[in-house]
Parts: sequence; C-alpha cells; structure tokens
Amino acid sequence: MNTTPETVRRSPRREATRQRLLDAAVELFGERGVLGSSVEEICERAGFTRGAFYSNFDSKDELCLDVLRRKGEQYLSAMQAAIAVIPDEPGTTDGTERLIRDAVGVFLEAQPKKSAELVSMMELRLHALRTPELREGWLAVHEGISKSTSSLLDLALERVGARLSVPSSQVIELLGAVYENTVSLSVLRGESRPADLAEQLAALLDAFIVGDC
Amino acid sequence: MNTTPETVRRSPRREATRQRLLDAAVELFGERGVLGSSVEEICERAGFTRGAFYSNFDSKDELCLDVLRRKGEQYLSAMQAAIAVIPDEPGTTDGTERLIRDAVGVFLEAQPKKSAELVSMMELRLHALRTPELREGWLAVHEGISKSTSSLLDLALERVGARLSVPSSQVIELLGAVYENTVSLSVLRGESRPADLAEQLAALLDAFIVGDC
DNA sequence: AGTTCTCGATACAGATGTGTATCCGATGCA
DNA sequence: TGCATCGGATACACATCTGTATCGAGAACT
Repeated sequence: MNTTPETVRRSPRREATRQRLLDAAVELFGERGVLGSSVEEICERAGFTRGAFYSNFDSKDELCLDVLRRKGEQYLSAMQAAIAVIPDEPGTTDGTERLIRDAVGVFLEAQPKKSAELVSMMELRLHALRTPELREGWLAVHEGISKSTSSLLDLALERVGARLSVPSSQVIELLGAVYENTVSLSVLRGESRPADLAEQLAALLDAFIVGDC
Repeated sequence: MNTTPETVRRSPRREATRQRLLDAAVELFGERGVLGSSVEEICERAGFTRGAFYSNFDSKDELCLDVLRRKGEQYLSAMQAAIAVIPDEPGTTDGTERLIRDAVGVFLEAQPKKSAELVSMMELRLHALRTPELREGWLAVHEGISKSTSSLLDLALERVGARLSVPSSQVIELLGAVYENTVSLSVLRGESRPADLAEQLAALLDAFIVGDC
C-alpha cells in the first residue's frame, strides 16, 4: 500500500521512469488541468501504461506531491544559478537601480520558461486548495521558495543600504502574483508574454523601495 | 440543439431554476473545481435532476459562460452600490488619503464575500484557459470589469488632482492579483481572511500615487 | 373545466476512468 | 549459465459521467 521509502526507491531505471511520468504530468496538468488529466493519459504521454504508474506512485495525488517537491527544488536551483551569473563589480551605476534589475532578473530566471508550466503550478495550487492531503505539501514548498527568495532580497537590500516600505515577503508575494496574473492574461488573449514584463516588475519593486526623496 | 434565445427563455419558473443551478455550480466549483463537479452533483445540490439541467443549458461549458456573465453583472452592481454609499463631503482630511480609503473600500466591496466564490472564479479562469470556447467569454467579462473599474479610479484621481506612476489598469490588475493571492494563501493555511487586508491594499495603492514628495 | 404546452424526472446506451491482480520479459547476481 | 527479483504490461471488475429519448404532472390560457 505504501510506496516504501527504503527498499523500492533507488534504481536508475526506476528513477528515470519516475521523472518521465512527472514530466508528462506537468505538461498535461498545464494543458488539461489536474482533474482533466487521467492517469492513463499521463502514462501514455510518458510512454508507459498504468502498470508503471501504480508501480511508482500510490495515486495521482501522490504524484502531485512529488511534482510540487521537484518544482521547489528546480526553483531554488534555478535561482541560485541566476545569482551565480550576476557580475560582482561594485557601483559604477546607482546601486539601487542595479539591485532592482538584478533582483527582477533572478526572479524571472527562477520562473518556469514555458507558460504551460506556470499554468500547471496554478492548477496544482487550486488542486491543493481543495485536497487537504496536498495542502501541507504545497505550503511547505511555497514557504521554502518564499523564505529563501525574500531573505535573499533582504540581503541584497542591506548591501546597497536600501529599505522597503512593506515587508520583503509581501513584495515577493506581490511579484509572484503579478507575474502569474500577467502571464495568464497573455495566454487567455493568445498573445505572447509581454516583452516589457521585466520593466513592469522593476517599476513595482522600485515603488516599494524607500531611499531618497 | 441550441438553447434558443427567443422562445424558450423567459418564464419566472424557468428563470428561477436557472439561477438555482448557477448558484449550485458556483458553490461546487469552489469546493471541487470545475472538472471535479459533475452535472449530476450540480443538479443534486440545486434540488433538480439532470433533466432540468439539459433543459436549461446545452452543456457544462455553456453554464460556465452564464456563471461568468452573471458574475460580471454582480461585480459591477456591487461596485456601484458601494460607490453610492460613499459620503460626498469634500476634503476635511487629505483628499488623497480619503481617495485611497474609498477606492480600496469599493474594490473590496465588489469582491466576493465568501472565499469559496473567489476560488470558484479562479477555477473558471483556469478552465477558460484550457477551453477555447470559454476564453472569449472570460475576456469579455474581465474587460468589462477592468475597464469600468480603472476608469472609475481615473475619475477619482482626477477629482483630487493626483496621478499614478503606472497606468490605472495595471494598478487594478495588481490589486486583483494581490487580493486573489492573499485570499488563496489564507485558505490554504486554514486561516481566516487577514483583517488588515484593506490596509495592505491601501499601502499598495499609495505606493503608486505620485503627488507630493 | 378542458386543452395545450412547458418543464423537469426517469430510463438507457455508451464512453471513460480507477485500482488491483496477474503475468512476462529483462536485468542483476552467483 | 542458471536463478531470483524487479519493473512494467495486460486484463478485469467496478464505478461514474454524459447526453438523449421518452414520459408525466402541472401551469397557463381560453
């Protein structure tokens, strides 16, 4: 009944099929929704049958949990990668201005590249909303992302000696909410993602930085 | 095949069952999602059987469209009602400050009172995202709400001689996104809606008003 | 009061989905 | 090379959902 933690887990082959199933699930969730994607369809897209699925997951919700966990890891590592790339030359331009650019850059880099993936995450949030067993898992991932992102922002702010007019966690939530809203609107309209999204987010961030007046 | 526009429509009885079905659908969509709510369940909650449903709607998607349209109307009339209540005494306090308070008040008043209703709308947006036939309808309702809300904000701003650092439509989108994000987080956490939401939104709005410095 | 028509209930056929139980090939180990 | 285990496929039993076709009660109209 329980996908045991110890014995079953690690086998290269097994792990590979898990990943393929997870990938297929993310794709399908974005296209048809969590409830609109049958286990059968997920398997079909991954190139397996339901036998493989139930050998690896106890249920669709269990798979959802794993999708969430993996997303959390991917998000954090994408963010770290983006940070690593930032050149470290000190203030040739205004420090705050650079901070904003970099922060938005890192934020955007950590977001899913394909809008279907973002939709998939929206689906999973809503699914977690109505599925008590998933709430905790969703919140854990969210907290992980949220905490490390906002503490990162705090650090950067401190470095240039700037402050925010609202808590950094709220600013992070705000960026996420606006990003989500913008992308879903563009999808609904059939447009591509607005090119000036980075500047819009920068303007938002800027509005909450209290520095000079 | 087609729920005809002319002949079938108006009968008090018929209209009443339509409304009850729409109400039941909104409730269920909030609880179980659009795809998670069967036509049967909707009817059951409304106190009918599927016969009534298919006599009134061609399909679940058709009902979704009507839910959206009705939501749009409800939103607009709730907003108008909220506006009507605002006392019209001129500036005993700072005009901008009052403007912010009133604007947030009107905005909040137009939002659904029960969080399940908000979730229901999020569900419908996602459902529209993956259902081409619904996109247009969703966008129409959204545009209606968005346009009238932001032009209202523009009017109010003009009256007190204030300006925004970003287009008013963006500010409206932002308020909506933040509201949605906040409420869904609180639901996920099992908390009640944060009491200081109005102040948070006011702070946001404030941050985008350029006036004095 | 009788007739017509409206509206919703009931019954049915077909499709789809889930979870489990069983089976078979491949892989790893001796 | 022979054997045991693992991983995924196949088959099955059961549940659920949809849309339509048909039927009957009651409202409306005269």
